[in-house]
Amino acid sequence: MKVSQLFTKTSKTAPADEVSKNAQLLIRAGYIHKEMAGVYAYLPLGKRVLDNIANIVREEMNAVGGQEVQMTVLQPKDIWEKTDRWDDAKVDNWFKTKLANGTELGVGLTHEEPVVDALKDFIGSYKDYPVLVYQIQNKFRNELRAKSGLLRGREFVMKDMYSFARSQQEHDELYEKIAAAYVRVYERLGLGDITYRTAADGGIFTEKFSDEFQTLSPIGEDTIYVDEAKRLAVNKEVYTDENLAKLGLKKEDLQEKRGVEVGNIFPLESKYTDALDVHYTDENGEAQSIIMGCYGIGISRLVGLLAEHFADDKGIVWPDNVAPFRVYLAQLGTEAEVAEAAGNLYKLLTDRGVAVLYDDRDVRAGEKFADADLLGIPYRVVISKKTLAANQCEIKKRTEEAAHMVSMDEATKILAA
RNA sequence: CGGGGUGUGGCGCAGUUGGCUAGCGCGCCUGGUUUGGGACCAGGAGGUCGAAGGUUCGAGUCCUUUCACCCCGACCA
Repeated sequence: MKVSQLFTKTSKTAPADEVSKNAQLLIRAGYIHKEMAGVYAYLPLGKRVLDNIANIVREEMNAVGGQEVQMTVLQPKDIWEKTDRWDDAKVDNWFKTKLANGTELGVGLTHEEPVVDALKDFIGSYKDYPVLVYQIQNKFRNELRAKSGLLRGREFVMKDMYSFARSQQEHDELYEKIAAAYVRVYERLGLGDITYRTAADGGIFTEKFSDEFQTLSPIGEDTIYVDEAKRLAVNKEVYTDENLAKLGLKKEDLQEKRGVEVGNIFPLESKYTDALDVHYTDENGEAQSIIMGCYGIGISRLVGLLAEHFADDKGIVWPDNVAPFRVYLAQLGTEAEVAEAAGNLYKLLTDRGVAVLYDDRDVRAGEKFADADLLGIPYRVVISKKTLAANQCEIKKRTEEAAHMVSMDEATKILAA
């Protein structure tokens, strides 16, 4: 991609109506556009980051046997009435709408009911189990107050997975397998060290805990108590002596921290499947309850968290595997030889599958460097008269101060690695 | 939903106790000089002041209503 063709531009100033650092950085750099409170559009660069994160999640969900589907945003009222979740008194952040004939519809905020409805024809036999399906889709929640940029929106991108098991034991095994996949996701995103599996309220439908994945951050909305040695934490909402005993945690080992909920997994038991009257038939021909679990990861929330967490005074510092481009190739000067050398390296790297953002604009060096920094591209490569005099180019990592002069071959080797 | 705050060209802001054709910086367009950390000079386009109503000879400035946005809190399957 050439910068001259990228329709977004960077800005020196952040809009006054955004206070949160993640939104300020992402808007200044042209990754996102705020449409209204809690609702953001993803522009080309932002879309690439969103997709990169989604793909990491997708790979890990596939690796544990998840099958990707795409369910509907529009929801019929009746299935939600069966589980007693249609009533605004029960779930108050529904967006609802109507068909022309007056029929009420819900706008998807989660998909337990629809996924059971969609799968019920296929999971009637014990031979069909276990089943793991997931989707990556926009969710809509009528939050009373959207805030913190991408961290709490009314429309957001979420990966939600649902598991179906024949027994509690089968469910528990799946649940732990998926929890391990979550750990891998956060490790791959560079958040492994500061993300803790956290016991939290299981919801009104179960005695059990749910497990949140909380990333330590001063911008976190949740208060959690962390046992660093065990790499476990407990959410303040369930922080009682009785619960600590259940969890095998000791008060003196816990430290109070702020966390951003980057994932949440719930044991649902047979609450939804029973309510929707969906069962499986066992070896003896008898109907049995289906044990369900659900597993969420806020993809767009991660975009915001990563942008805010990996940043310095110059801008964003994306981890390599989520950055929209791997290389920011800055051509300094418009001389034919410089343009040709830069163009050649751009083509060479692009042909090798390296994502390069080629700054071919006729603007000053400082502006290109500032943009490279603000955008947070992992590698910056400079080609100018100066570097060409030595038949070289300059390469610098976003995370480092110093640049190095290397041959074109050497640069290609590093960047295509 | 309770409390607090803010709406003036694309963005950031200034507009005295109401008073002349509503300013400044950035960005944008044209020309020129520049060219390794967001250059400089000259010229130019662009706003009816969130919206509606009212008071007044006169409203960006005052009043009423309303919408939107931000922050704190509550809420968050």
